[in-house]
Amino acid sequence: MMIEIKNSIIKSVNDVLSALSYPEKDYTLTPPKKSKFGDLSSNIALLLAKDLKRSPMDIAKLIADKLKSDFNENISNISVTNPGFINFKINDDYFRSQIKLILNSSSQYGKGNIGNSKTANVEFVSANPTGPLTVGHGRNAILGDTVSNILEWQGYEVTREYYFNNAGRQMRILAESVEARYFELLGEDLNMPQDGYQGDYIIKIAQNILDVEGKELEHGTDIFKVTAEETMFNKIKNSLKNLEIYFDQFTNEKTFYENGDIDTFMNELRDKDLIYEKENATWFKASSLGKTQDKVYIKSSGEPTYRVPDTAYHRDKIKRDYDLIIDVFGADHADAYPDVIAALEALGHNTNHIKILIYQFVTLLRDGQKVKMSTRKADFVSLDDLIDQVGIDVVRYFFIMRSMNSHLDFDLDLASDQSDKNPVYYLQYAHARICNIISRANDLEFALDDGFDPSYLRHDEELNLLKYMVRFPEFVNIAYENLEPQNIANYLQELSARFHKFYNSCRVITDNMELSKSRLAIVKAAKIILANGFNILGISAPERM
RNA sequence: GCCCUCGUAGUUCAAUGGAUAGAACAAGUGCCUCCUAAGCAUUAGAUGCAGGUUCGAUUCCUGCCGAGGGUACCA
Repeated sequence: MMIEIKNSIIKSVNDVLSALSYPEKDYTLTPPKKSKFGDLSSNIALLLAKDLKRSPMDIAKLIADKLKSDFNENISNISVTNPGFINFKINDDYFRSQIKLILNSSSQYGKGNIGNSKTANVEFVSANPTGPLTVGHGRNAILGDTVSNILEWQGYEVTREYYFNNAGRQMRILAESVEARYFELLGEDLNMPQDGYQGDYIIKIAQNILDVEGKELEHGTDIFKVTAEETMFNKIKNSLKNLEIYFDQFTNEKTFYENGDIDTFMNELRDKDLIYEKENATWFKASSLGKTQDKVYIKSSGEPTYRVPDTAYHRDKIKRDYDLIIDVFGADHADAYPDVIAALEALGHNTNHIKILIYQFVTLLRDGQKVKMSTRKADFVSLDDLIDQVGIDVVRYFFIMRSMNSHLDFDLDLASDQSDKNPVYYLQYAHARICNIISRANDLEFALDDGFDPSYLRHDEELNLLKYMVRFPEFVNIAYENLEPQNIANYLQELSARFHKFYNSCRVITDNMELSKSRLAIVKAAKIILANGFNILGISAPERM
């Protein structure tokens, strides 16, 4: 692995530094952007220049000379370039030797072991079942699922969890909206609650209740709420299924009222003098924990705010003893979680293993105008419609190729137009091309079984492809450390570009049997990496397009 | 007002504090007797403004301008 060479160079550099009595620095050793600077490059001399009061170039040359006297067998050249970088060129044979490793590791290539025998909980989507999932929820769903995949690639056992509020105001209004439609269907005047849900799907639920239960239902019966929740949840689960997202656990806030966790939690905060009454409401004294303002915990209406069950829920997750707890929230929740964390810490819980991922909103454009999405006003674009229009791979890739921090624009009018040009096809096409080559080779009875000689791979484009292939584990790890899926999307984009270039200048199936076998090996290895990357991103690896 | 995120090419987005800021779409020009042209090659085009830290800033800090989100009883 690349990491071994890196470590051996770092050790050599450190030996030289101590031999010269140079101070320790937190220097880098990374692949430079331009291949002419070699395969690994260090800034150590630049960092030492000030302390040593010498020019970085002089220092770099001195260190490079010392390093050359103790040559690592995998290093073919060490050079110094302005303004003072030390560049290492790795033997091509080293890269060539990696093909066999990739072929042998196959679907395991790129996996890490950081999460071995560890557990993680990823909470995402968590939309209340008051309406269909929207395009906005799509970003959350795909981000959460992909982050889960990334953790699984590091060995974590991941629980994908969906948390929803079914005891609060929103669900009450949903039930009232359905009830209003039910009695409207029976000929009464429409009596929508204030802030009622306007969507047509409410009427369908009411009609369904009418068909099943008849017209004798009384005002205020539970059936409206129960049926509405169940209907919406089935719809949501179906939308998620369309994206191939499956949850291990659904948790609702009612649980924590019923099992007494919320009472316990409130009492403990009260004991710590963090709860007080004011203006008919019950307050959490967040200000005494360093927050800017206190928060309402129980409204004057008697209903708790979402913070209360949310905090009890997070406490429950902590008690379930995960090594890592991740929440995926939209930017509108950015202000809420610090209070939850503060309350948990006040109760003596360690929260260092809780990571909150905040993603920015998707701005939808229709006819060049921004569309303000509102489930309540039924002004939204459903995730299902989008998937129908462009397909799962395009939707997943679209949301993953951008950083969660970017406020991205999504032009609905261009969505299907752009779907033909979506970059995901560029990646998948590389995979399909390889599959085609392999099937051609099989027809011609090329066999890899009797081995191949990697030294035939001498073309610039072969090495260019190969050198990037071996960096796959590195990028999988970067994506894990940042919890940023787009690192992998970017990698696959560049890998595909290098493959397509290779494809254009190197024929795999030729008259030269030995060369062909070697090239067949490298494209099979490339196919493995593409497929593994697609696997993490949750997109398909088509054999033909 | 205050807090969070963002501002990069005509457009949508990339870029662990590094070397000549990358793609895609849109625009221009080439390449299919040859494993799929959903491709390759090639031209043009960008870091909001003003300071600061640093050998080096798209990246870190301050101010301003602009966008999105939040802001004590929606979640």
